[in-house]
Parts: sequence; C-alpha cells; structure tokens
Amino acid sequence: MHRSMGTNYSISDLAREFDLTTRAMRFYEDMGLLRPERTGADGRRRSYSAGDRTRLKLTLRAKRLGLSLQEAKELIDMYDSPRGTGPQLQRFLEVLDLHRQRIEAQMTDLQANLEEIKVHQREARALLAKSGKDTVRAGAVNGAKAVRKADKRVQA
Amino acid sequence: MHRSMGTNYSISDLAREFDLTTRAMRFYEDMGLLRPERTGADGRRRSYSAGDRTRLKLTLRAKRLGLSLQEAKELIDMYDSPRGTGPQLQRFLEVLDLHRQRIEAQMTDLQANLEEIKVHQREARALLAKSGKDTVRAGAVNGAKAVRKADKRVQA
DNA sequence: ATTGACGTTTACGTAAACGTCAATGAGCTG
DNA sequence: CAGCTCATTGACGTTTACGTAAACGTCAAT
Repeated sequence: MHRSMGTNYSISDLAREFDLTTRAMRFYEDMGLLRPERTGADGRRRSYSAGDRTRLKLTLRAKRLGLSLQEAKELIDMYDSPRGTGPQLQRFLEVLDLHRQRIEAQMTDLQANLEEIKVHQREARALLAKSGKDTVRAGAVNGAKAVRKADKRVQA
Repeated sequence: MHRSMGTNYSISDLAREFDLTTRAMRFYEDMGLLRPERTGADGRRRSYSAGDRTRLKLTLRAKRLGLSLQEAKELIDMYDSPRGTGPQLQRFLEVLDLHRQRIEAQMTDLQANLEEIKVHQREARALLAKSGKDTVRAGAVNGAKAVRKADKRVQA
C-alpha cells in the first residue's frame, strides 16, 4: 500500500522553480505555511505535494503584494479551512470583502503611480524632442534593452 | 528678510496626518528621504515644507506597494533629480519603463487575487443559499458592519 | 516661576525574514 | 564501495524598520 502517488517535488525542485533558497522554504515550514510529507529511509527528507506547491505559490504572491508571512498564512489557512456552518460562511464572506477592499486600495495606489509615470514620461519625451531639434544628432535609441534578470520568475 | 513663507508643518502634524509615529519620520530623515528645515531658538526643531509632505506621501505609497525605504528613496530622488542632458533623459525613460513593468506585474497579481476572491465568494454564497433553504431561518445578515479602524488614512 | 505639551539626541531593543556556516547523514553513480 | 551531491538540523549573524526609554531643551500659558 503506497501513500500518495501524485506528483511530488523535492525541496530544491520548488526552490528552483520559484527562485528561492531551501532555507527560505524550511523557514516557511517553521512558520506553518507548508507541511510537506517526510520520506526516505530515515523519515526526514521533505516531499512536497501539488497542494504544497499551490500554497507556496499563494504565499509568494501574497508576499509580493506586501503581506507578511503571518498574514499570508492566515489568509491561506482561511481559504482552505473547513467552513461548514452558516456563521462560519458569514464570517468568511466578511473577510473576503475586507480582502477585496484592500486589493482595491492597492489598485488605487498602483493607478496613481502609473499616472505619475505617464506624466514624467510625457515631460521627458518633450524635453528629448526639443533637445533633439537643437542637437540634430540623436544618440541611438535603444528601445528594449532592459536586462531581464528575472526570467525564470513564475507569474501569478 | 524672511525665509520661506509657504505652509509649514511640525513633525507631529505630519505624523498625525499620515498616521505614523514621529520616530518613523525621524527614521525616514536618517534614511535621506526627508530633509526638513530646522527652526527654533536652538536650530533643532524640524519644520516640514509642502515638498517634504509630498515626498512623505510618495514614500508611504511606495511602502504600501512593497518597496523598501531604500528603493523608495532612489525612486523619489530620481523623480525630482535634475535631468538636463539627453543621456540622462534616456536613462530616466528606461527606468520609468522598468517601473511601469513592475506595476503591471503587480496589477496582474492583484487581478489573480481578485479572481480567487470571487471564486470563493460564489462558492460560499452558494453554500449559504443551500443551507438557507434547508434551515429556513437565516441569521440576520449584517451587511456593512466592517469596523473601519483606518478612518484617518490618507489615500493615494 | 512653574507646569505641561511638544521636540531633540543618543542608544539600546526587537520582530521579521531569511543568510551562512558546520556537522552529519542519506542516496545515487561510476 | 568510494566519492560526490543533496538534504537535514542546529545555531548564530544580518538587514530593515522602526519601538522604547532616558535625559534634556523650549515654548506658551498660568
């Protein structure tokens, strides 16, 4: 009788995939964010399920949005906790609404930033155009030279 | 001859307005994010200009979006640094584009979160409806009871 | 002159989120 | 089966962003 046949990952598998260190993953485990199976002759080696992978993904997304690991944990725990009773469901809906509000506030911040960027872009381009007329020779415009350092980054 | 007549703020004025401690503001100053005038009989008391206020506002917005103070400083410094020459303008535009990319990535994350929230909302509401049919009596639905703790929060 | 309320510097403390060894063992690989 | 890589468990170190306390100056009002 074998336990769990679904895809499993080693700690460094996931570390590579999400571009973090194994130390970080063990830390997340200490924080209660992950609970990988233990496998091997001595039962110490960690084996991560697809569910663990998902939790990790959610954790990292939460982090990117500025949540602490503690907050991420509470959020994720709530998302896959049992909520059978009516009151539990009510509470859940309330919390969801709070999250929605937070997210919308962040969207507002992001929009404000985008606006400012646009303003500066227009301004800078105008200046460039003017100095371009003045100094007829324009330095070769290198459009998309942005050095992509985070190519292996996993989205969403 | 009087120096600077425009509106000035005390440290606790701004602390109150943006809901942070004076300690935090002094810390931001140590980080180079603010450079208030000094005033008073001994020239030690800080006096913040409208410009300082704006920088603070930008700083906090950057923080909310997950930037470190160091990153916030670099960003803000760049935004109001002199950029006379063509190459400087080019560089500025490149950086702006990087920021835009970052922001759009964050938007993506936020969208993903919103989607998940919606999914859970639908699910929870469906369950509620079902249990509502079963148990005819529905506990008084308290729609907007969310305790607003952050009322004095300054937006955008 | 005294009393608060507010402000200042100095300095040590703290929580979060890992980084960085070191020592040890398990597993595969030629 | 020797050698090498990968993993594990401590344990201490580090950075960021402030908190907290001490000890003192100042300013307006009483």
